[in-house]
Amino acid sequence: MEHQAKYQKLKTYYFGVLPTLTEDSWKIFESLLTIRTIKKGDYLLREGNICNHVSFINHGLLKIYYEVDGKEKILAFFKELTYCCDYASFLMRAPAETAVKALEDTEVVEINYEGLQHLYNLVPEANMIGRRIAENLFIDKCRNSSNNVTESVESKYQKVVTETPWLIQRVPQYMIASYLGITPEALSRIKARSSSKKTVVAAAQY
Amino acid sequence: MEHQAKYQKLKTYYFGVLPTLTEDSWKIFESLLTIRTIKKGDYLLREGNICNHVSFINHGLLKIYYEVDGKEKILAFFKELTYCCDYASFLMRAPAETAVKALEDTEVVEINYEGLQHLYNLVPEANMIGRRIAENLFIDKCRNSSNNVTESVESKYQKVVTETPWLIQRVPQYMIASYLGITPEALSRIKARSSSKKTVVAAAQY
DNA sequence: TTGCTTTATTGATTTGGGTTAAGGGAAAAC
DNA sequence: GTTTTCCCTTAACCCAAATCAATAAAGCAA
Repeated sequence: MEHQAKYQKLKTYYFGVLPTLTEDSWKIFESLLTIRTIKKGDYLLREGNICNHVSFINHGLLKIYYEVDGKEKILAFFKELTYCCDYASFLMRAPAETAVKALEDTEVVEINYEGLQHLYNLVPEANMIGRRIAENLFIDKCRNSSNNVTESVESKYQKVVTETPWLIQRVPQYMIASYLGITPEALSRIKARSSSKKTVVAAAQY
Repeated sequence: MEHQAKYQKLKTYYFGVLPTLTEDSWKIFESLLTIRTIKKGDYLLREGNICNHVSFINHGLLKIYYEVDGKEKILAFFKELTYCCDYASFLMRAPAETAVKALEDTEVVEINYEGLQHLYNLVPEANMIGRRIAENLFIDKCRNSSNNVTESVESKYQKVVTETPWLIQRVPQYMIASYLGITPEALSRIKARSSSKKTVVAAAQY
């Protein structure tokens, strides 16, 4: 079956995270999954719609962002082998304040809300999956807002460069700026500042 | 038994949130609970310690905050009948970057990490409790950071005044300022600005 | 009551990032 | 291969909030 291959990455992922899952519960899980492809520039989710799926990314790259006075405020990027969702909208069954757009041609494996509730009912251990998803999202969110509170913009940028170099490779700088909560001009200045600092330090070696 | 009364508020809370819980699973849950009191000014959790409990507040008021260059950055306040935890530290078993301190004499009902894992194993449905905790925390965190990204400081302050008036009653203004991410001086000026605006509007009535 | 400490306000100055505007380079489209 | 379009950079000016400093209230303790 072609589907088997399509779902393989997700299967590997979940058995990696939750080795106690049984093959049977996976079969049930699998039966609730669907594939979706999003072309670069298209939406996975539009602002105002209720987010109805949790999406595991087979390949591609997405951004989740607010639109405030016509300007994007990027909250996060999601790349292959991670899941992507406006989970707040999904859980509350409330219109999303965010939009999710593909930055590259993307393929996702999805489960919808009803499917997930069905899974929770059918396979009580699956609450563990939901728990883990929520816990991981929460931890990420904490890391993120901890960063925002405790670090300067400059050190946040340095962190992006060293911890997620793939981001620098794959998205234009003005999106990195938006992600850091500043304008492209400001990021440009910060880079100029820190590279001139480095030059001074290098010069001081002589 | 005295304990019964001590745990009554938590029991009411959880059966309110999760009406499908059985009385039996509550008994197991209850057996894992302990009571703790924290005097005003004392710590529930110190920075650098691993957060080892989820605490349900019977009565009192707590703040969770980062300490950055000797200054407090308050992340959240927790009052009676809510739970309080550095859940990121708790889940990851990692030293907390935050501290939690009592702003009033406080009494909490706690379950520790081992107890919760024990509960998950013994009562698989309890994963649902953990899921709900994580989901709710996540939703709160989303609301919060959505606010931070999309709203001005002034409207954030107005939101605090109208949505959580008890906060204004119970904590000094400089902590509200810290919570809003500004200095006490800045908040004072914002208040002055907006009250003079109101005066102008009122005067315009004549 | 008189101090002492804690909290709030107001003023002067500085600063980091926003805004606006202009120019340049690189990639994509034709 | 030329023209657009997109992206990045730099500069000048502006503004909101930080910082520094002084003062005023408001609680609280002796």
